[in-house]
Amino acid sequence: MPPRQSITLTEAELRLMKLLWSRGESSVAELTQSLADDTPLAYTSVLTTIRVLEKKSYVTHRQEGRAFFYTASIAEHEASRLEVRHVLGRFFGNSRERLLLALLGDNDITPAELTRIQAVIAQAPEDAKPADDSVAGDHTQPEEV
Amino acid sequence: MPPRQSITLTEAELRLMKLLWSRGESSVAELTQSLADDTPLAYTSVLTTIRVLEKKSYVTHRQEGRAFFYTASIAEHEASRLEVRHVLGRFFGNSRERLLLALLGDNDITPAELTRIQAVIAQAPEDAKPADDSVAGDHTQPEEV
DNA sequence: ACGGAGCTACTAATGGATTAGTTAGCAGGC
DNA sequence: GCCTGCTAACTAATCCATTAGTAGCTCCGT
Repeated sequence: MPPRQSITLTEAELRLMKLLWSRGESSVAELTQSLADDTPLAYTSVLTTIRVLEKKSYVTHRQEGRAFFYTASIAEHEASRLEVRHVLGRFFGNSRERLLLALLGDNDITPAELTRIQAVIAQAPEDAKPADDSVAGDHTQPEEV
Repeated sequence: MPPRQSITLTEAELRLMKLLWSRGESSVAELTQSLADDTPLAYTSVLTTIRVLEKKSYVTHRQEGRAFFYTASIAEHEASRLEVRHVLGRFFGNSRERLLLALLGDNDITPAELTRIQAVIAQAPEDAKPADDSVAGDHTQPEEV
C-alpha cells in the first residue's frame, strides 16, 4: 500500500500558497512570474501543482475570460494551525504542553527569545481567558494531563 | 526535479521509531511481532523501512550472531524537536512566539489546558532562565522579533 | 555432514510529489 | 478568415514512500 495523498502541504505546494497569501488572487502566469527570481518554475509545473492544491481544497479558482484566477481558500494562520495539530498528534499525543516544553527546552533558544515568549504567554490569555474552569469538557481531541 | 528524501520522519518510519523508543533495542522479528496487533506488516517491509531509517541516521544496528539488533540513535524528544523546528521554519519564519500564538489561539483549546500551559510557562524557565538579556547573539537560526 | 529455520540483501510493484513537455482550444490582430 | 499567442488539459519522466516477495547465507540440530 503506497502512501496516501498527504493531508498537509508539501514543499512545492507551500511555496505556492505563500505566494497566494502574500499576493492575493493571482493567475498562473502571475505566480510563475513571482517565482522567477529565486527558483524559476515552468508555467505548466505551477499549473500542475495548483491543480493539486485545488483538489485538496486549499485554493479555489474563478474564471475571467480565458484565464483562471486562483485564491487561497484557507488563511495562512489556519494552515499553520493545521500543521501544528499534525505534529501535535504525531509527536506529542495531542498535548500542547508537551510541545511547549519542547519549544522551551530547545538548546538553540536564546534567553532573549525566552523572555519574549514569557511576555507572549503573560498577555495572550486576554482573548481566550477562562471565566471558570468548569467548562473543560467540550473538546474534540483527546488531551493528556 | 523530483522530491528529495524527506528529512523528517514519514508515517511508517515514525511507527517503527515509536516502537524502538518504547521497547529499546529490538530485532526486526520483535518489531514485526509488536506491530502484529494493530496493522500487521510483513517482516521484509519492516526490514526495508528500518534500513531507510539507518540511512537517515535515526537508528543504528548491532550484529549478534545472524540477527541485527536495532537501536534508536536519536531520543524521542530530539526527534520531536527536529519536527518542531521543521514546522517552525516552514510556517512561522523560525519564530517560536508565532508558533506559540497559534498554539494558544486555536479554537479547540480548552480553558483548562490553557491554564495548564500557563503553569508550564511559569515554571519552565528555571533551567534556562536568562541571567541577563545581553547574551542574545549566539543563535544559529535567524529569528524574528 | 546435510537439511531446515531464520535472517539479511536484492528486487519489484504501486502510487504520490515534482517538474516539464505536448496538445488543443480560443481570443485578438492583420 | 487565418495565424499568433496565451491558457488549460493531458501525458510523461523521475524519484521517494510503502509494502512485499524471492534469493542466498548461516547456524543449529540430527
